[in-house]
Amino acid sequence: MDISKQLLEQFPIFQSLPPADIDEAMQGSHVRRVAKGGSPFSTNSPCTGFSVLLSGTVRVVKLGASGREVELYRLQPGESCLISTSCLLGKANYTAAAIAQTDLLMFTIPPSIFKRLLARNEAFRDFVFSQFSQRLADLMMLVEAIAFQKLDQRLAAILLDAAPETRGSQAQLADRLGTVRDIVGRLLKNFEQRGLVALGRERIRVLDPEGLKAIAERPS
Amino acid sequence: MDISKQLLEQFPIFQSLPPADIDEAMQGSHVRRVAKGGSPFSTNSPCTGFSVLLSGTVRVVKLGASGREVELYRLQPGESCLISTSCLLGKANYTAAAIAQTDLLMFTIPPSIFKRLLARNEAFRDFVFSQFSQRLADLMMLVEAIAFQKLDQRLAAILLDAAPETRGSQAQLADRLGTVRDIVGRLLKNFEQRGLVALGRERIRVLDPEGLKAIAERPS
DNA sequence: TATGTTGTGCGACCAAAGTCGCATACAGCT
DNA sequence: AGCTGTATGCGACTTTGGTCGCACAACATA
Repeated sequence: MDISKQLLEQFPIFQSLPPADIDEAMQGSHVRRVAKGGSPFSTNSPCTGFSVLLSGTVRVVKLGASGREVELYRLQPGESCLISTSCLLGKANYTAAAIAQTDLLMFTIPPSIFKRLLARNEAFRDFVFSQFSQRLADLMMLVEAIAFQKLDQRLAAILLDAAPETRGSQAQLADRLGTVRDIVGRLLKNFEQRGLVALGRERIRVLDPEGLKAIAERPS
Repeated sequence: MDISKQLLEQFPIFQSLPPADIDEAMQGSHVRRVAKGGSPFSTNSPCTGFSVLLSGTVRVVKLGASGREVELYRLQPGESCLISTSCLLGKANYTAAAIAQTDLLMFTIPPSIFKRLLARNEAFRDFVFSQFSQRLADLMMLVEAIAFQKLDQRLAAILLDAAPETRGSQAQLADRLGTVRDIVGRLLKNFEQRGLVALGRERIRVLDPEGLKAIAERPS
């Protein structure tokens, strides 16, 4: 099959593995497709193995009461979802949900092979650790943002991140921020009146990046 | 020296290492004392190695503008601070601060030996991974708490956790929660009026655990 | 066209949290 | 006792975020 080639080409991690290890990683592993909106790691059937995202974007969110949610972090191609992995190793079982924001292509290595790779290959170990580090850093920054920043600052940061244009409903933005649509709408209206953005249906264009940046980085 | 004995007795992780690996861990490693209030991992001199806490408690906090702070998680004896470790492996550099809440005794393994142990010993790998998992879980729960719970709920949970008595100033509690003393004082006064706690100087006694639990777990 | 569904706009109102200023209480020290 | 630094109490005020209710616009489908 062509998958090993695709892996090799796209992801530096696998490039540094010796051929024998690559062959091993292929054995028993499989590629899965997940449709947009589906959940790549269902909470009730955990521990399917070590998964690497080949294409698409995964949102990892925490669900709260009354249908609210916060986005913990996002997974991009080449990254791994450690929520499922760490219940292979640590016995922690998380209650976070993963949601496919687009159609996904995932590559999954079964636990036994994962453990063997971990034992034998330093590059692979480094990759896994760096993924852990990245998630820790993401979450720390998120805590900081939620604890110390106002919603308008966080919203401005998101808009800048997706500049020059953000697509999606205001309700989706609210979910990322852990708030409700009303608030996002209110804040966006404020931004629009100040000439910072232009609003359309499922579409926000950034008109004044500097102005938004001033908001996002404002002290206090 | 007596340290290896102490390690063996107190910490299951080291019990499962073969003697050869224990000897190796001892080489080049050292024990450090850190006074209460000191910082076991200074932000400007990172990467001293892999550290395990032998005794004491470490608060890992995120500092925000205007002197505010939030507590990200706590380290207890037998746990490891991955903030310093993960910059050995991943290249992430965090901006979180570690503060010794009591006098500390720490055991530090230099990077080279840490990497070798990681390569050779599965039990050690599992330990390191479980630490990562634990921190991830801690942070996820924290995000959930900050995003969805009211301050009175989080405060009640902290008091219950330290039941039957919490020692320390209200300002310290405020730092744990990421708020200011005024708010904590107000909430505690409310609890006192409802007969849930008894307040004293640097001292809060829980009178009605069930009542507090009802607050901590209240929906919405 | 008719009919839902989904996204958005807005206004009024409420509650939680943060801010400010100052008064008071306690502990340690000289 | 008197001084000093820290911990606490308390009241008034502002801001932010959340809630509710409803109207309207865009899009899809029948």
